[in-house]
Amino acid sequence: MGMETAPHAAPLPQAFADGVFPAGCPSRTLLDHITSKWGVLILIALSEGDQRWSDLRRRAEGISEKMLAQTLKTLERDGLVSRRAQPVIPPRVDYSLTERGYELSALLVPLVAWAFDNAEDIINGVSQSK
Amino acid sequence: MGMETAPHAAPLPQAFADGVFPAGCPSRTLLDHITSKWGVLILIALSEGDQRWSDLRRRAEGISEKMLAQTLKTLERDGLVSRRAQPVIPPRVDYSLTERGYELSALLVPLVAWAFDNAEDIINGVSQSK
DNA sequence: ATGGTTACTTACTCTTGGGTCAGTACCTTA
DNA sequence: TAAGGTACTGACCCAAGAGTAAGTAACCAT
Repeated sequence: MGMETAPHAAPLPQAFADGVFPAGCPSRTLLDHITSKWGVLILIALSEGDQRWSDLRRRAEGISEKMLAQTLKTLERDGLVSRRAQPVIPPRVDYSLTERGYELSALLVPLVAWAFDNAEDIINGVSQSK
Repeated sequence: MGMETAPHAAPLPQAFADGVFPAGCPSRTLLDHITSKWGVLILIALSEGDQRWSDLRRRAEGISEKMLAQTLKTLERDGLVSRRAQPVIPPRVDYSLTERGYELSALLVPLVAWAFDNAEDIINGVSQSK
């Protein structure tokens, strides 16, 4: 079955029309942030609305406090997540997605959904479609 | 501006309707594979059609032979990439996406495109939307 | 005074992703 | 006969991501 060219050709940015992903490209860095082990989960969790620190810990099951702090800082620096601290005791901090963060999460959610739907089959090798 | 609930609510799988991403879940593993540093680039490259080993090396600029081999093996085991070796000298091996691989790449391409479009602004901190 | 709550930070360790480089197989061409 | 081309594998090592655990701040309730 001839598959020399892509059957459902997807619209890649013109920038790498030559098909090469340059090594120094800033998109590499950004991609590393948003596809990081915990970054994905945090972004997905926040796509459902504002969350407190403790909420995020619970949702991204297994994350350590160190990694949560580190991941949130990176995403905040990237302008994808915003932090609102309330001056109360005990402390209360709410995290949410920025406009840009929502834009991104709209693309991330279907990916995670797909992974969830296909994971069992794939990882436990149920069926390999030709 | 009330943002207590998600403004553009996205359709997350029912499975984690409680908003918790379980630690042992196989989707975590699959997600790690497809969002790995080199995994993304290989899948994107293959979304443009069949590629030889040497093509992939060129496209995923900076990848080492070791990592290319390792990444391809993982993706092949996951049933996302298929390998066709031709018994010629010098050797010729063609890699392509499986049905499932194409399904995935259709979700991955917009993500990478978005990263590409926003990387400069974000990484070099041009403008932080509110 | 003591313990509890929440959101962190810091120090230490360890696992693993990843780089480098040399080597292999096999035939062709100069 | 030596060099070249292609697709690898394997050994060795390093750095960065990630886990563990303890500590901090600040106030309130007991």
